[in-house]
Amino acid sequence: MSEAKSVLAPPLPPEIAPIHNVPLRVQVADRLRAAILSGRLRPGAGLVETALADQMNVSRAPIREAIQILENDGLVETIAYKGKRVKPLTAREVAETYSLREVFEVMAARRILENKTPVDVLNVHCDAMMAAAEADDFESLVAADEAFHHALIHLADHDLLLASWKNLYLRIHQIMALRNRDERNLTEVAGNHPPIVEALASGDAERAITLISEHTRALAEFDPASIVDTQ
Amino acid sequence: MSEAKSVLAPPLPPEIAPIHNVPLRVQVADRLRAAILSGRLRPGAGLVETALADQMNVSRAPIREAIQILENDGLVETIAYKGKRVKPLTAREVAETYSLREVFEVMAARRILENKTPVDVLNVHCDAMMAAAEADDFESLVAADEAFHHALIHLADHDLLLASWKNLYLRIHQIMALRNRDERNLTEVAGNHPPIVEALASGDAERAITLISEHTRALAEFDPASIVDTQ
DNA sequence: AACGTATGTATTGTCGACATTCCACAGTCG
DNA sequence: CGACTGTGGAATGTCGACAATACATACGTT
Repeated sequence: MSEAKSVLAPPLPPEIAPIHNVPLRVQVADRLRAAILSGRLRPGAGLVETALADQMNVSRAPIREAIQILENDGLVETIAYKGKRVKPLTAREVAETYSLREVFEVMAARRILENKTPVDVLNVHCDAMMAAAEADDFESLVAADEAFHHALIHLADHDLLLASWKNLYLRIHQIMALRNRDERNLTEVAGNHPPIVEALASGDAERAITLISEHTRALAEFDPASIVDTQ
Repeated sequence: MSEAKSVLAPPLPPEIAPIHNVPLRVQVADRLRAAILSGRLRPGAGLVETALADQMNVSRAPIREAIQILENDGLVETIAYKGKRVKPLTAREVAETYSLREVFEVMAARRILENKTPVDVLNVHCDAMMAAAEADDFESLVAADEAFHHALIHLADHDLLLASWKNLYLRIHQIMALRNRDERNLTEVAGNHPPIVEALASGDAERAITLISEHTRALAEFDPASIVDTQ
């Protein structure tokens, strides 16, 4: 660790990326979050600090803080002196989540149109979705779909909106993992997106907003049966 | 503690109201939040756990959790191993906060109109604002204004929207406390609200939305000078 | 003087132990 | 039988101490 460190020294070291010290609470939170979003920890499941601390081989402090992080994400709720559990999902909450998502995405579209922001980058994700749909790859489709909508919000150039959307999308992730993969036509889902990009690119505000609203509302249809267990 | 406690026993004991045990972290968080929202703790001010623990005569644990609560409120930021401080406010963040508020309130108005929800209760807050304006009572006006908008969102019957709005309004509180009370005409501010109620009551969607947008945008005008100190 | 290295200080990160609270289940008295 | 009371377990709430980290500062070496 010595030579090339002068001012003009970006010869790109191979894989010596900056190393970050990740606090335990973050590692714990990431693991638990992944478990919740994947549906392996279902709504209503209890989270006991001491048990988790033993299982993960850390003390209770980072577990507590991790759970508090998840609480802020809206994924966990605490009942004082009683316990903590994965927040149960009601049909109402699911509906509210999707309706708020619709408002966020419409807001993003409005800003993109007002600023005449180029939307070419969205095509990349459209292509990825089409490819995933043709390959009948559900996971990839979901990933590409999230990437598309993330990019859409990002183009709106509104940090607070982006943060709010990310937080909201956590729950959407969870909902999608929980409901039986109703296997709607993947190609149809993927096909919904290119028109949105077209409308945005052509500056057709009304059409873009209509398409986004319809798209979001279509996704909101769900079967209440999959979200009942309150342990 | 014995006799009248049977089933039909609500003869209203004098002042033996239910007593709640408030965790220290909540007490600490409430105090710190109040200090931040009132502007006594300005953006950029450092929050040192040990110091606060000594001053408030509790251990560091509740202080840590309280600060994490404020972090979730978006009022505090943490830099690992360096320190925690009241989140600095940029002009951009202020603008984004108000623009998101506008979207929230417009969404609420839309839902109120769709559901044909009666909006009479809003008049109470309008009256309170007018009274405060005539008495030149700035504090009361601000309180009544918040009550009005809170009631407006509440009428939308959307828990998630309400929660998001409350979180957003925290920062608005802070912003209002920080900027020099530019002393716009109190009567004018108060007078902005009754037309909104009228438009909602008469079902005039376009007018209601326009009024709300204009109202929010008028409030968003601010002087960037008051939010610069980064410690 | 410039560079690299050690050290000191302030702060957060983590830990294990103890206190407090709630709930359920028995036990007891009428 | 019915209701109040006490006790025990399980969970979170709080505490004080120690570890790890980052930054600044001073120190030595070249």
